[in-house]
Amino acid sequence: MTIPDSPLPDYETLLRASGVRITRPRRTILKILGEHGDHPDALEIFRRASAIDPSISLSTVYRTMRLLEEKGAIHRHAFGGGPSRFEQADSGHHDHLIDMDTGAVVEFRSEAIEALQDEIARELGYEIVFHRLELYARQRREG
Amino acid sequence: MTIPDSPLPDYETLLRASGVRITRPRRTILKILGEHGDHPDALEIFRRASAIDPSISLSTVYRTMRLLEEKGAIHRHAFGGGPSRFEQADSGHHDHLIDMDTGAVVEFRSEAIEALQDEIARELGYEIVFHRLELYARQRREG
DNA sequence: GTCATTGCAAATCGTTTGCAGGGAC
DNA sequence: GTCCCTGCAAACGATTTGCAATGAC
Repeated sequence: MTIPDSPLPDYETLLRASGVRITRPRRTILKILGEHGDHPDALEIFRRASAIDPSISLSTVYRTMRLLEEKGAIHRHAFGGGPSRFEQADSGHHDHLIDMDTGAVVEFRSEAIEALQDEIARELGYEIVFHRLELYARQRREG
Repeated sequence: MTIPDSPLPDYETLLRASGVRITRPRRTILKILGEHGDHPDALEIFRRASAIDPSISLSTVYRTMRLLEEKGAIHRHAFGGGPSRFEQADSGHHDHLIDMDTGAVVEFRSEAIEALQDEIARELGYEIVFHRLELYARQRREG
């Protein structure tokens, strides 16, 4: 009995199935998105991609991020009004706590908050399509 | 016994007290921010200001918004990654539901959600400085 | 009178796009 | 072979900035 190497969705196959050509730059970017647990912006992805394939261009990174977003493979964030930062969509829905001192991003999920949001929207006569919850916070000083 | 004309904070006096000169453009912008219950962006504020004082410049609008934000007189939002939209800070904290079809913004506040957020942050070892909760929603079709 | 503030134009930042060549299928 | 994708450079929208003139105090 063999244990599958990776439980992650195979985006390459998924994308190909939806008519997207898997090119070298796209494969490189997908690899980068799969490897890191952080939330890089386009420039950072470009830097990491350049290390693997120096011929890649920043426009292709932007184009690919847009494509992947449309295909639902990634999510786009704009923490603190800064440049867009991306993360693979496969990890299920969660919200973000942003460490204001380090810029680190902590993911969390609260069923209670999710439920309350739905309730609030319903009371206002709306149905939530998606939401964005960001906690900007500082590490607690024990003392 | 007289009822005060306006319960709103007098930003002009407040700003003056913190060393800010009250110029014509600034007075105009403050007036606009006080009048409307919506969330205009810089260009819209510029348009409204131009109607009052045609000599005002867009740069001054941007500079003033930055100043007012630093002084805590306004809050800045970036709904859906679009241009910054502003609102006077005096109305107390609330969150936003954005109507995805009309762009309308509905304000709401949930003590329960606020409390849960604090709890989550505390469990993660953080203390919230501020947060951002945006519900992107569509009006419920009854049927 | 002093110095912050302004309008203007040019610069900047993140991002998108037109184009001609190149590569996936 | 077809047509999508690419890199490049130029265009873009939102916002910021350098500068000399102006206006608040």
